[in-house]
Amino acid sequence: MENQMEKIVALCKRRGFIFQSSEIYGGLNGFWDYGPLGVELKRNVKDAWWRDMITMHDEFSVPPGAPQSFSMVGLDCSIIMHPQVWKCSGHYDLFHDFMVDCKACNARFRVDHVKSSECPLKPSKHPGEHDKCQLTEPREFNLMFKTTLGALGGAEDVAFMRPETAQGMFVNFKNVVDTTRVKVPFGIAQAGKSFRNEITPRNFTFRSREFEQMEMEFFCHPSQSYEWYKYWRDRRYAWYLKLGLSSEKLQLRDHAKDELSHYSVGTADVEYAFPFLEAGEFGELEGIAHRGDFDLRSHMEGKLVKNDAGQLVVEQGPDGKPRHPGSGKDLSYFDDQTRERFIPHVIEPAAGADRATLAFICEAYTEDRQPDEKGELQERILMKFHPKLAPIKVAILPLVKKDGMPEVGLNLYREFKAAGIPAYFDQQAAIGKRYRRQDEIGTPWCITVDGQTLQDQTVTIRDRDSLQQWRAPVNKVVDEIAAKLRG
RNA sequence: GCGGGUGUAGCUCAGUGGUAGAGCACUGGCUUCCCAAGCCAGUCGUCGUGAGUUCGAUCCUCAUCACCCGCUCCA
Repeated sequence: MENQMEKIVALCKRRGFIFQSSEIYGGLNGFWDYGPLGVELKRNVKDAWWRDMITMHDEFSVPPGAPQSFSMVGLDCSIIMHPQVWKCSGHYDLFHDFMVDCKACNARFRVDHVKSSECPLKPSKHPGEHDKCQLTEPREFNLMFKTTLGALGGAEDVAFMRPETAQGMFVNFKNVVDTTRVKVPFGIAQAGKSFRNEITPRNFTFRSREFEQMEMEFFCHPSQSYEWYKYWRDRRYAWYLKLGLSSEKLQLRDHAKDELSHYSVGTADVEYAFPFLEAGEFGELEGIAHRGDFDLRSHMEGKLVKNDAGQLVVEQGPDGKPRHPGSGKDLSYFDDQTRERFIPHVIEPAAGADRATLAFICEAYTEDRQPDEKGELQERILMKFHPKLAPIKVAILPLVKKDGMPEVGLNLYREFKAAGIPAYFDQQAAIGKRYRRQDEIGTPWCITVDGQTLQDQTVTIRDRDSLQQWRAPVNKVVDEIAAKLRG
């Protein structure tokens, strides 16, 4: 299966889907660039998500499986936010670990966990207590990217590149409620770049240090939150299936209780069996988390921790004051129908745009055997993208470069462009070779102008996966393809 | 971060201590009425990067970067 992944990576490079960042300088670990086809594919993934979340959402009807109708609005917040955001969210403390390595047993321990860890050489002792232990000096691990505000900025002006987009939606909760007339329940959706200093970037774009997220925060009444959690969990899983991931490779996995984050009441992952994983293993595409009122309360009161009784309370510093004070703003919600004031609970479906894109690439990659012009079976590589995701929807190919066929084809190409449908015109090389080129970049349909076109104004449409062809009037094909893309 | 492997044309790879080659691809032309076709012509390389040894390094040595595999990590 490693071989399979190598072929996929090679195709991504060869056809301009994904390049290594800064390749001419030797590359940069954990960073990737999307080429001309890759940018279209990833945009289509993000568009499909945005349309599903925002554009197509009907706030006056009750979607199947939903407890009631609801509103959805979008947001695009800055990547760099007030440093206090990350202190209250818990990222600052969680992402700033001091670690020691033991050179004797190649193990790494958090400094504050050494006394509770077992030495791999002798489990009855702690790391550093065994004769053979060779612990390094504590080293700081900054999992958040640091940057500096202002040209002369010093230590006082440290800021962070966001490690998730979610906080922008919590911080803007009050702005949205005050300015848009939305009522709970409603969701705020945002897609954008996030940054994490992953210790081990690996597996192509799966674990990158700069990546794009598609996140939504759904605010609801505490009494309804579990229903909404189940609704979004099922709906998000179905979204991937609808866009072509196979049910054998996609799973919805509920987290075990001990796996839940400290604030989470329930979490499920949408996971995909990537080719770089062992058989039976799955990689996370999206996490759907029930976050309770943790986030809004954190930004009101300050960073929260769980006390011995299991309740979330503001973490105290040595001086007895909040360790990381919140904004002090009231982020509660007043329901003017029930006259009830409450802090909404949050359901968060958080997806990786690059991971989803990679899953669609892996799923699409197909090798089959098709007869050549002599009838002998030849290997064919094709990308079976869902038409909604395919970077190029249709290729227009004059069968031969004469008798007016290129002119008819070029006119058709321009009609597709005018209709906003990504199209490609190719009159070079033999027809079979051009079909294969399109197969390899996942173009769902090829339209061929042939001798008959000049007689009766019909062209052939060829299906990528089945290789079947049928004729359609040249003045109807744009509509026909447009209809297929809608359907 | 540790251990192992890899790095030569766009791709797949060959090769040698004396400054590089094949197939495919690509470009142009001719031919070609449906699935990687034929003929002709043509383009393409800081041999990952840097340093050392040497009269001379793509080849030997060291360092470094990137990718792959295993371990570790994964809020």
